[in-house]
Amino acid sequence: MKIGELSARTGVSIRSLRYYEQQKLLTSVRQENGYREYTPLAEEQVRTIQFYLALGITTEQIASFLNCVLKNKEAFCEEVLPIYKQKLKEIDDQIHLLNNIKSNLEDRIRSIQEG
Amino acid sequence: MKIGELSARTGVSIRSLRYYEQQKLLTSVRQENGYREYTPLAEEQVRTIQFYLALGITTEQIASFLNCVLKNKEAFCEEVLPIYKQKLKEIDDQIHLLNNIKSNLEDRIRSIQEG
DNA sequence: CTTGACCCTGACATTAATGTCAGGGTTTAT
DNA sequence: ATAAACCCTGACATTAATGTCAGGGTCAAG
Repeated sequence: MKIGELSARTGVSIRSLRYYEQQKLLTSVRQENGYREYTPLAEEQVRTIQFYLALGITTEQIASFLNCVLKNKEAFCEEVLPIYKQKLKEIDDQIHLLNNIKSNLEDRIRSIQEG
Repeated sequence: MKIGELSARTGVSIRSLRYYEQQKLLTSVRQENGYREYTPLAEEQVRTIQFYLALGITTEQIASFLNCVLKNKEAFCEEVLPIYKQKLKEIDDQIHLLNNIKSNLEDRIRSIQEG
């Protein structure tokens, strides 16, 4: 299929599909006219990429394990676990930071409304 | 005092102090040689700016109420409360989003470690 | 009078994925 | 054969505060 169809099937913009290819997350073969041609498997692959992006995993990290998880179950890809754990730590840190700010804001709102 | 001293006293970089001035958070008078001259009050003012920035308030929002809070108590500045509440909502949303991602990551880590 | 420590402005870089535009080919249907 | 709907590459923009550099004045101490 061509890029427009892949975009329509996945809901991912053409711009992003080209970007994923540049980041080596997605491959295509070129037709004689230069158009990208995708296999039907590309659709599932794009959904997988979107799934990891939604977890906050960067394209660079995804590239490091995508080939493996597309062939095996996630659990067989040793690259995945450390990345998940690192991401989890980043998110935990971020949540703590936001909770601190939240408490601070709530205090100030309360003190304004009382004063 | 000159900008280097204000920077040393507050721990805020010279670059940032100039930026605050450009964003109309901070004022200075120019000496004949073009150097910025700050009053002693600037030190407290810079600390106040840093405090709001640490709450995630943007310079543009700070500019909208800084003059008021420097003269009055925060509670007298009606501009402050809606900004606090808006920021609180943004932070709440962000925390929820991060908690969702966190649960998702934890699930996947667990399933890898079990599998 | 020279050196080092200040100060100035203006500009570019930073992050990461995506939007958007320009300029230009290709295909398909009429 | 022409118009509409595709496709291509390359480039700039987006956010917000800060870092950093270039090129150039100013001041103070020796």
